[in-house]
Amino acid sequence: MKIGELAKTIGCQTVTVRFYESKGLLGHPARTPGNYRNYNKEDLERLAFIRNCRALGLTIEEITRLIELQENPELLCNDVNQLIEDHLMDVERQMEALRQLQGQLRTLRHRCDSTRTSNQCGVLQALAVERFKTATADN
Amino acid sequence: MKIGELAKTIGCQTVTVRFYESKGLLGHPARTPGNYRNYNKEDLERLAFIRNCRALGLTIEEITRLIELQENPELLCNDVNQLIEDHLMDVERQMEALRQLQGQLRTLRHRCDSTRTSNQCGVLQALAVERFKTATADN
DNA sequence: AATAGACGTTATAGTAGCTATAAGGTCAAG
DNA sequence: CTTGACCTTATAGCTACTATAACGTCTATT
Repeated sequence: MKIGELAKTIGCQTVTVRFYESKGLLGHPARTPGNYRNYNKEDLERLAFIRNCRALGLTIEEITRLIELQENPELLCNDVNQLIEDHLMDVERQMEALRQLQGQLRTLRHRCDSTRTSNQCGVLQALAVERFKTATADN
Repeated sequence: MKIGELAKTIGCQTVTVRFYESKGLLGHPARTPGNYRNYNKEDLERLAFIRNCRALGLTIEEITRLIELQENPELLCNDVNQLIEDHLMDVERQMEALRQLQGQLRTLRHRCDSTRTSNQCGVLQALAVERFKTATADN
């Protein structure tokens, strides 16, 4: 199975597959006589696993750890749960930050109307003055 | 006012100030005889504006547009409202994506326990099999 | 006057997770 | 034997910074 077929089956781009290989998420596959990457069923399963993890927002580093856990079956799977739990908390923090943004943007919206020009614009004035609590936390 | 003082007043890093200058958000300031950047009150206000926008998640490109609108007071401020509206919709889309992630991660969590090793791990098995609807939309 | 240390300067590379481009090699069909 | 679809590597770009190196300036203390 060549890289294009693999990518199409899984639903990603060929460059992405090579990118994962370069990051060590996928091993170096066998090569055809013409130096094309030649994938098998295991590679396909691994790629599916990676894409499923990515769809959940797991980082490449997190996926690397999951793969290590997978390949050392004697390890306790508590670590897997912990990773998911941590990631879920990350997601919840992000949501909270977005919720606050949403509120601030809604306040900002419609502070002016089409009858005014930008030198009287309430939005611009608010942006110039207000100290919004930052969501991109850098003190 | 030197760059360090400016940055400290606003609450960002000096490198960040130079970064904004390099992106054209801040103009090239006056220089002291010793070639240090020398900022005035207007520069400070501009930087405050930029940081307020960033705290709301506006991109540098969006901020560039807002500054253009600011500097051309004859333009209608409807455009400003539209930009905020678009950004708000972005934020809402991101929240929806995160909400779905959250649900999936919660389903995943605790599929296994500390009495099992990773070769029996329900989480890993789920990740290998399930086709999650992607939040990082690249079909 | 010399020197330490706190600040400033530029240039360059790195971060995450890809995407885009160039310049070329392989293979099957017509 | 050429066209076109696919593959190869290498390199640069994206966002919004952060980090590093190697050097210049200014103030204060010795």
